[in-house]
Amino acid sequence: VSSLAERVAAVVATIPAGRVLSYGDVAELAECRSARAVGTVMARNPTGAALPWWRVVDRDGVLADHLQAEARRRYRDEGTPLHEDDRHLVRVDMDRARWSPGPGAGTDPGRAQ
DNA sequence: GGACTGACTCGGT
DNA sequence: AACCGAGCCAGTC
Repeated sequence: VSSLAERVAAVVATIPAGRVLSYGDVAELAECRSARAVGTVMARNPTGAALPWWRVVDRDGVLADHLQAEARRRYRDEGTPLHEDDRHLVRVDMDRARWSPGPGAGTDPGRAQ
């Protein structure tokens, strides 16, 4: 049915507030073997849809520099678990915030895994 | 059609 | 720990 961009958009749209997925996770869910291709889609966002881009981070829970200021605001609003020891870098606590779809998903960020 | 690019990841130095 | 090289693949030129 669709281009990679649409599949990616569909996946990203399902990520609950306060949770995140890595590019690789999204790639897997969107049936694409390249996390990079996902990054390209997020960067250009060809669908024009208003996606919660800040809920897609790299495997370390970090976003590109030019997005950090905005992302930090969003994370604070959503209560996304962050590593607070980092002062100059916005880094999501992947152990707590990483989301996986399916049964049992959608638990509160406060809960481990 | 071919070459280059990038909001990635992983394994090796 | 920082750096590097190789896969990755959809777009763009």
